[in-house]
Amino acid sequence: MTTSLAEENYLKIIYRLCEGTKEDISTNSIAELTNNKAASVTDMLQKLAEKGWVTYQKYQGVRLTKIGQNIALSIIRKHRLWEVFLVEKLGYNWDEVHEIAEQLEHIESETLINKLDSFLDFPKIDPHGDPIPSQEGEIPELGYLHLSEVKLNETCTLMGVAKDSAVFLQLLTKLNLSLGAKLEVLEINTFDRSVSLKIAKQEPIFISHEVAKNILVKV
Amino acid sequence: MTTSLAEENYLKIIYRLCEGTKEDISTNSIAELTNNKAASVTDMLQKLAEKGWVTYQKYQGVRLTKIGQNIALSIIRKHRLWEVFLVEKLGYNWDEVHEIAEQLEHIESETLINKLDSFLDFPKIDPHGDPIPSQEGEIPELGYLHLSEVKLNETCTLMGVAKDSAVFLQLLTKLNLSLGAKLEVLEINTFDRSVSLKIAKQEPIFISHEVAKNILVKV
DNA sequence: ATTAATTTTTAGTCTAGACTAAAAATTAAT
DNA sequence: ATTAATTTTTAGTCTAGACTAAAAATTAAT
Repeated sequence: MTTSLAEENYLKIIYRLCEGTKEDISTNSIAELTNNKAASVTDMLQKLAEKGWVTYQKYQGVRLTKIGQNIALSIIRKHRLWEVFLVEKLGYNWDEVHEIAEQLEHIESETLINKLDSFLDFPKIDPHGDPIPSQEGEIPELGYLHLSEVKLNETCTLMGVAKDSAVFLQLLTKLNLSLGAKLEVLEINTFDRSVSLKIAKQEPIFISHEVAKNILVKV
Repeated sequence: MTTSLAEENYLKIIYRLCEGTKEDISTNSIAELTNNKAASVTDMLQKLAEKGWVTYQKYQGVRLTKIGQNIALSIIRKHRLWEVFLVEKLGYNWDEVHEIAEQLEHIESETLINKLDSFLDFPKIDPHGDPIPSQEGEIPELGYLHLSEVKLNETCTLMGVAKDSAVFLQLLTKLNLSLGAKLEVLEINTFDRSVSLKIAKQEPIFISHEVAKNILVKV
C-alpha cells in the first residue's frame, strides 16, 4: 500500500511522540507538531486507523501499529541518511540540513536509499548524533544521557542533540560544542539549573538548563 | 511565487512540446504526456496563464512565457543533475534513473542544486547526452543529428538519445550502443529505412528506422 | 457529585487538481 | 458553403486534506 505525503508526515510525528512514553498520544499534541488543527488530526487518525497503521479509539488517543512503526522508521532512515549525504558530501553545516531532508525523506525508491547507504559507507548516526535505523527497522538504543542529568565534576562526551532546530544548532556551534567534544561539568547552579562547562582545554562556558537538556552525552 | 508539483509537471511538459516547433501547443498533446484528460488540461492552462507562466488563448493553444521557460529549465536542470548523481555516484544504469529523477527534480532548494552541481564537478550533459541548463537557464545548443539523417558510408559519434524510456535504453545497451561509440552507416534500406551499422571493430548490427531516429550523433 | 473547563469529535466548507458528459469552436470533407 | 468530424471548453462532480463552529466526551475543580 502506498503512503501519501500527508500520511507520512503524520506517521513520522506520531512515532516521535510515541518514543519515550507508554501513554497513548493525544490529538492535540499531534496537531501542534503537524501545524494542523485538532479537527484535521482527528480526520487523519481515522484514515490511518482504517489503513491499519495506528490503533485509535475515540477520545482515547492513538498508537502506531507494528506496520505503522515500520513506515515511520523507513522515513526516519531516509531522512537521516540524506542528512549525512548533505553534510558529508555536499558540505552543508549541521544546522542547515533539516528542511531539505524533510523533502528528500519522501522520495520513494527502495534501491535508491540502499545505494545511498552504501555510497555513504553505512553510517550509523546522522550529523546530529541520531541513530540511523537499519533497512529492517532496527534502531540501536544508544543509552545516552541528557547533559542536564550529568553530575557535578563528571566528564562526558557530546554524542548528539535532542532537538535539531537551526537556532539551537547554531548556538552550539558558536559555543564550540560539536559532536565528540569532551565536557566536564564544573558547576550546576541550583537556582536555575544552569551549567558551567569545560570543553577540552578551552575557557569554561556557561549554558542554560534548557540547552543542557537538549545535549546528549555518553559518560 | 511557488509552484506546486502539478504545475511543475505541466510546465516541464509544455517546455518539451515547445522545443522544436514555433506552433502553439495543443491541449490534447499536453493531455497525452501528462496522462490527464483534456478538460483537466484546460483547467490548468487557465491557472498557469493567470500566474503569467504561459500565454493562452482559448482554442488557440499555449506557449511558455519567459518566466514559464525559466521555471521549466530549472526543473530540467535539477532532473538532469540528479541523473548524473544517480549514475556517477550511486552506480545506476542509464535506463534506471528516469523515475527517481522525476521525483528528485521537485526538491526545492536553490543551494542544494548548486552544491550538487559542484559535487558532480559541473557536468555539461546528463547520462543520456542531454545538455544540463545552467543556473541562468542557458542551454547549449549542441547541434546533434538524428542517426536516421546520417548519409550512407558516413561515420559519426553517438552523443545522446532523443528518448529515455527504459526499454529503448536497454535495447541500446544490448546492442552495445553507448555514449561515445564510433558508428559507420554501412547500409540504409529504402524499403523501411532500417540501417546497418558498424560500431568500432565489432560485427555490423542492424537497427530499425525507429531506433535510428532516436539516436543523436555528431558527424 | 455536580459544574466548569478542556479536549476531542462531528458536521459542514473550501481548495487543488483530477474526472465525465455535454456544449461550443475549429477544422476537414464534401 | 454547408455538414460532419474533431478538438477544446464549460459545467458539474469527486477526493484528499485542510479549515471553522458547534456538539459531545472527558478531566479538573469545587
